[in-house]
Amino acid sequence: MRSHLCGQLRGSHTGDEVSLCGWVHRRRDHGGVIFLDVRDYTGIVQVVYDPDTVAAFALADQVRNEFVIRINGRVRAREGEAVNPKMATGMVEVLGLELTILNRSETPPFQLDEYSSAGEDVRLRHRTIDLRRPEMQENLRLRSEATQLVRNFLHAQGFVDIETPILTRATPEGARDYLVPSRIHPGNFYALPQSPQIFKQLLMMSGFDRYYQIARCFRDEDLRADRQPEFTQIDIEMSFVDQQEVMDITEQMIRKLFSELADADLGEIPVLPYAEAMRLYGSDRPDLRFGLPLVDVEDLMKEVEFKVFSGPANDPGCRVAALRLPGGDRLTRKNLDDYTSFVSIYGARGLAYIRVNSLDEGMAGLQSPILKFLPEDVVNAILERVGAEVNDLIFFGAGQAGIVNDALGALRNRLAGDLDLYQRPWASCWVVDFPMFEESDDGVISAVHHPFTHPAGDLGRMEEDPFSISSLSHDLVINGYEVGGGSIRVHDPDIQQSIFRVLRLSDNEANIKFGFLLDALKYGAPPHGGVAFGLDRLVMLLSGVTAIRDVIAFPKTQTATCPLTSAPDKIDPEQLKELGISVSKPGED
RNA sequence: GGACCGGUAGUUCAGCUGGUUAGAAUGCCGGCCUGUCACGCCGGAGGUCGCGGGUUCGAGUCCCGUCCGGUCCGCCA
Repeated sequence: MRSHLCGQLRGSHTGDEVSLCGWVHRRRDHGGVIFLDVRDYTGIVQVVYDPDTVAAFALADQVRNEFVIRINGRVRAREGEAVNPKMATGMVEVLGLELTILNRSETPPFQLDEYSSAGEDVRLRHRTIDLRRPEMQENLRLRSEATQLVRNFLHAQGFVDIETPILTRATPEGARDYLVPSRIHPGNFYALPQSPQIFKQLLMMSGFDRYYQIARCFRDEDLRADRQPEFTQIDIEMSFVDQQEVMDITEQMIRKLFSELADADLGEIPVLPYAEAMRLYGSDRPDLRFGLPLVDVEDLMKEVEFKVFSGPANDPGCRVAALRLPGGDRLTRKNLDDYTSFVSIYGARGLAYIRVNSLDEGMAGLQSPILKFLPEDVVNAILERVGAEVNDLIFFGAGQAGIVNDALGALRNRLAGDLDLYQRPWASCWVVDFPMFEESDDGVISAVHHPFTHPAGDLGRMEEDPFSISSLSHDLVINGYEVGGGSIRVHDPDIQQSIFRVLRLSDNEANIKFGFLLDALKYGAPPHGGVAFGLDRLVMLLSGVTAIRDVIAFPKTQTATCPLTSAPDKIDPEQLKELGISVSKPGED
């Protein structure tokens, strides 16, 4: 029987007979004495084997790293130099009296100590071993704390945890679906849910009033550092509420999460209209840990000779904006070249700038390749508007509004990271008043959030001028990460059908795809709304890591494979035959 | 679909302008060592330079293709 955990032993245990189990973290063989650092999930303790205990000493000699052992021994205090202040258990050690090798281990493929690192592919291939590392243990245990806190909070607030189907039907809009073939209905497919969205709305219509679920969601899209094909969402829906109530109650939950698990006070979370976020930060998920707002200058550029600026300045679909970087004169030519190629990723043609060497010498105090194209009064007006000071660097973006926003918005984040401009460790905001619809380059209209979002504005004009309509939607942003999003939903079947018409979904198509929802709306649907938070991203922020894979036990690689299990893999033809599926390899028709 | 970075010993990496037998650290194996704690000392083993093709007298190094990992753009209602 195990009597104690390795990391728990303290001076107060001195003299106790203990039995510990764990992994050999390290072995130091001094010939006449052998030290074993033994590790379990609570920490590491040093066990000493002396040649006097002949049998145990002989076994300690055979033991290697990651062997699983049981040790029986006596806790004794360490004296003077022998104390190790770097270890939590460093005041004591265990004099090993017996040793049992519970299991041997081959030499691990990588070292588990904090001084070495392994590539992510190696770590994922040997995930079992990787997860033994204290850092990964902490991340996953923190994740467990987070879900527990969320469950307790929501349960106390009267929310009901209800499971919704994993095998469901494909949705026409949104992300690509993961599909599951049906054996009983050959040629037909289930889809894995991109979110429990429609089901939670149906549950509101069923009168559950408050629902939540910690729900797995699936999207067959390309991956990123903060995106996995399957991810977990804290899914919440409430009846008879307005947008403010949804935001208030979930904000409480998120603030509790951060205060209790990251000792972080998010404070009152400010609300930022979408248009404001785009204007000031070029992004609908602005990182507010630092300033660097964008400043519109198109009105100053309308008349200038320089077509790069005057062109966009006179085009309503374009934007000309400045970004003042205080102390930016320390950037080198190479830095500026790097930033120029950085913004080109987002489609920007170039990155103009003015360096402010002095404010007393007029144009002579400035340094810029574009100065010769701009009249002095325009330059002065720009300097005044952005609040220029000596040693500043002022960047400019001009062109299509989307490109300028993407480019300067990304540059803003990049500068803050490169130059460590963060003024506070945490900054969050709600972004609200998103547009209801957007139009892609090929003229297809789609819902910015999803088609069940309640529109706002002059709804009578929605079908003739959909882009004048905003929505009752809300995203929660923390440190530049979109950690949640939701809305008040449509509960009026007429409005819902009107939205489908804007989306060019015929009544017939709408009925085939969402008939069950439209039907339910007919029989007394309460006003309702909700939100869904990305659990993985929240835990990522709480634990301070930058890769979502580090808070998921068995994640996928960027090509959506699992190096541990080698999924996805080919399927036995017999199995496919049963499903009525024939697969021909590409190029083998 | 696209851009960029990387792939060399179990692991993390170096390897210059193409030129002897491809190195370091760590890990591993053996020996020594009774107070270390990333123990130390001595010795040893360990390589399909991701894969395929090409250029060349000669390729880890250059070129083309391809696979894998990562970051990003597109995409992600």
